Amino acid sequence: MPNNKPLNVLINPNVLEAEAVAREAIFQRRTLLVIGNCWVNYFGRAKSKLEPGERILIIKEDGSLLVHRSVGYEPVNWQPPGCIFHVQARNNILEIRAVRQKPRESVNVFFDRVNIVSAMSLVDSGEFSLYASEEDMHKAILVRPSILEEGFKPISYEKKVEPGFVDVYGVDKRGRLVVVEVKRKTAGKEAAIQLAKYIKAIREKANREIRGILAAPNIAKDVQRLLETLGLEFKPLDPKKCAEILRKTETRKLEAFFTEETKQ
Amino acid sequence: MPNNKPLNVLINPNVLEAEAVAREAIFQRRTLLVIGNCWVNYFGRAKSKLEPGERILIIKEDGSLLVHRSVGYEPVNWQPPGCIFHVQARNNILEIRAVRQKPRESVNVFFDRVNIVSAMSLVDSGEFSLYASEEDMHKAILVRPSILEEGFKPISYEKKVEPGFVDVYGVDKRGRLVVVEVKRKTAGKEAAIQLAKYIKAIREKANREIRGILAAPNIAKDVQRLLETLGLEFKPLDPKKCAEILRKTETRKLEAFFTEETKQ
DNA sequence: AATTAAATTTCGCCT
DNA sequence: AGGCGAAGTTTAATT
Repeated sequence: MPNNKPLNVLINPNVLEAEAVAREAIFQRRTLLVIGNCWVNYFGRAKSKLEPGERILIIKEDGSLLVHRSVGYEPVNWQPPGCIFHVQARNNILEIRAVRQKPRESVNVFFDRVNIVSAMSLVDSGEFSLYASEEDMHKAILVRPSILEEGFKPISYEKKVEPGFVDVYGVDKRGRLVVVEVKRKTAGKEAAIQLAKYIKAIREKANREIRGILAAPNIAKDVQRLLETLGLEFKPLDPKKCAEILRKTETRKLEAFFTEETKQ
Repeated sequence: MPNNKPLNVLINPNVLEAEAVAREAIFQRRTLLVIGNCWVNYFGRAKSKLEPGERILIIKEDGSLLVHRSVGYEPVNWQPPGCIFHVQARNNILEIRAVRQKPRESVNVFFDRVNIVSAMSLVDSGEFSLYASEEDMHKAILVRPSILEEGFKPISYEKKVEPGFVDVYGVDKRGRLVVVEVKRKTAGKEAAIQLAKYIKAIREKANREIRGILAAPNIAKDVQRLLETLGLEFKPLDPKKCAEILRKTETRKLEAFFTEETKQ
């Protein structure tokens, strides 16, 4: 790896050799991978016992632990981030103990044979974005405006308005301007405040009646009152339903909405 | 691994070498491990994008896929069991695509550098038991008989009775013999039939009233009727509660139950 | 097959 | 730090 610390891998090491690599990984807060024959005990919120078999053990830099079998999405045993580890080779068995406080619990893994052991420094600054969902919600409103409100007609989306971009912008059945702020998750007070800013900015330019609608799956406690104070409205909008609408919409129809006329 | 198929591991392979191992693993339904620099796209119920970084990819024998970063309990991207995979090396990039139907979704992983690739056959038949083993449930009944029934007094456990061993054996508050069959999971008809056999065997020797109780977290459908037909009873017994009881019981008290007098 | 409920849920956000 | 709610939740059990 492009890193000052080299990738350390041993194939079919003996228990003492594996112990050395495991200690190194944990002490230097690197990622540890162990594949071999093991059994596992867990005590804590619950209690479990896993009889011997070949599995994959991963201990991450943040002190989380995973034991994966050859099938299943979920780990058979695990420990959330923040554990303290103890590594020891005794009687030709490699013991790895992960202890967590609050709640007090521990996972103990015992290897009697190791096929692969590796200590590595994973360099990973890549951003993860679950981006499409909120965008899908915008699109869904454009494709079927009635999910926002009967008689709503979208004019543009992601319209530049001084503080930033308005999610969706249109007119209601009585001809009033409507500014829509969309949130993929529970809308907090920031969402309400941001919407208020847009409304304020637009009011200063166009001197006509403007409604502000916060569309989100739901709103945080007390935000309903804040919305009323700011003269804004809340519309429940389910991201799943939006995705459903998009799935049923042909690509052609979608593209029609995203021409220069609409997007500006 | 103690297996006809050898463990195949390559360290710092080029993309074509890695592709060969990946193909082999997936085609032979073995477990695939790839560690290297990659980026990931997901389309389906939602959409996501993961920018380049070093991660651990695991594809299991059941067609599940995991992409793990250096931190966090949860995989950053994944696919549940039952996927169809496509492996391809193009432009010096290793592409691994996992497609699932119902819901239609896909995860695409692209490696431009591979540090470790391995195809392996994890031999794992070890049983996993959560909360309490069946033996723990026996013990819990001995330690606190009231969880079975008020006034129950255990006499012995794992008593030899001709067809095999009775789990727990005692008398109820009215002095009747009680035979208890314990199951850790949902009790099927076999459990009821086995209990009936013990009862029958004991009735032939001791000519007194005998009750048979099937203790399990729950019973399979239609087994309730079978129990009534056989003149047996069902007692819901939660393994979690049993584990709780044992946790609160000091070892000394437990040992008192497991002397020669009790066990025979 | 669709629905419901639990999970050693984990994770993030708000109080 | 504690509590509440969401998740590409998954998984098991039930209708």
